Amino acid sequence: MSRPGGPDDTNRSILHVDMDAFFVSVELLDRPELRGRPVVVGGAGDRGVVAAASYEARAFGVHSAQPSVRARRLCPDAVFLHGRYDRYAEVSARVMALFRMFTPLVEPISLDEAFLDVTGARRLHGTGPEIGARIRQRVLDEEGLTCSVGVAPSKFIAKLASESAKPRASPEGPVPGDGVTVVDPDGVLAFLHPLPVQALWGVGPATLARLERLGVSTVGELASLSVDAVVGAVGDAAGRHLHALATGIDDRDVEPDRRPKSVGHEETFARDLHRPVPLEREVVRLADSVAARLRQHGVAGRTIILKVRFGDFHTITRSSTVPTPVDGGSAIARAAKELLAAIDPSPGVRLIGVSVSGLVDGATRQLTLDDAVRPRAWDDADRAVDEIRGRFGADAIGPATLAGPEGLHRVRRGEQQWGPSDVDD
DNA sequence: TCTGGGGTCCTGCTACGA
DNA sequence: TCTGTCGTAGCAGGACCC
Repeated sequence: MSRPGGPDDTNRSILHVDMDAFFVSVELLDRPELRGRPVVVGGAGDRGVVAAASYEARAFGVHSAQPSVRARRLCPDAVFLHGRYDRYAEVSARVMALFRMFTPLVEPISLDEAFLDVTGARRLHGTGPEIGARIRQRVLDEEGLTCSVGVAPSKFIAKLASESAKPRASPEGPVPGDGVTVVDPDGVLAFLHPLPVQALWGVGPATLARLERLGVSTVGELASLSVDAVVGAVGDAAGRHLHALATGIDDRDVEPDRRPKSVGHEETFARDLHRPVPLEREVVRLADSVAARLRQHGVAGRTIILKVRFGDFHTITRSSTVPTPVDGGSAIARAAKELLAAIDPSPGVRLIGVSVSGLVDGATRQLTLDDAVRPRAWDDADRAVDEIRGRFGADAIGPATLAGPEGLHRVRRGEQQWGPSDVDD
């Protein structure tokens, strides 16, 4: 039996809403004098990358994930701004709340995009395209921001549709897009098959190279192959998935309640570190920050993962699984430091990361033998730390090993989101 | 071109117990 | 008792996404 909005409902109406140049657009709200100029948000240091570029900057070839050094070379007149993750998160939360006025089935993908299943909302709010247009107007009226909307029977096609609705950069300035692109169920294959195969979600450089060896360059060519041929080229799971997408099949539901499966922090240093002691301090700092976020989410995890990237970009991960889930900075740091002790940093470490996976609900965390001996002492301390930070700020308190003459400095989410700051503003 | 940070998912391998 | 097989967990790395 088909339920409205379920994956077997061929008449589903899925929206993909994508904010246009989101980080840059938020900055322009706060600094309108920069409108019309090439603006880049991201890490400004030698090892930073571009997080977002205005359409004026894109006309020079600047794009996200590009090294900032190259972006600066391509567009020397661009205004470079440090990202302000907290500010973007604040605006994003209001935009997502606006989406939820149309349907409770909102699945945020990142700060600047989301899937909405409006199948059940059509009677109340109008057709999918009408809802898309109303959302665009309200985001503009209430937040002063533009967004692009794709409307289709599946998530994947809606995503591609919103992409085709976006503004384009040109040397003469931004060229407005359609704003809303609609792909009807009977128009899916005609829309999909002429697209380059890289348009498929899951086709990156490695998979593209394998598909090209099969003589495949468009989605239609991929669809004409047998499933077995695609599986033979790219592996079982990816092969089946890509072949289904290429034939227009995407049954995935919009999932409003996705929970994190891992929580981590990583940091690239302005200069490589070669000695264990400063690396240990960094590990403690990252572990403290990860622990605070775990508690914020109300989760704890069993697997602690240490990631080390050397100067030559060779990257290794080492992990260990503890008997019971942890959410305390000291327990995570202890495990991560043990993993670090087995690694020789002398060639030079460029990046270090700590993450925790195997997450369970924090409330269901089991008692450990340690807890029995020292009843919840660390838990109490962690909760107290959270409370103090909540009242006096993130740097008010932290692990003793991090206290230096300049005081505490804890890594906060977004503080170094796009690379180390080794240059001044 | 000289490559951030936060994630997810998949694959291949090994170890281990039934 | 020994050996082979199977399922599962853990681990490491790769690919991909925004």
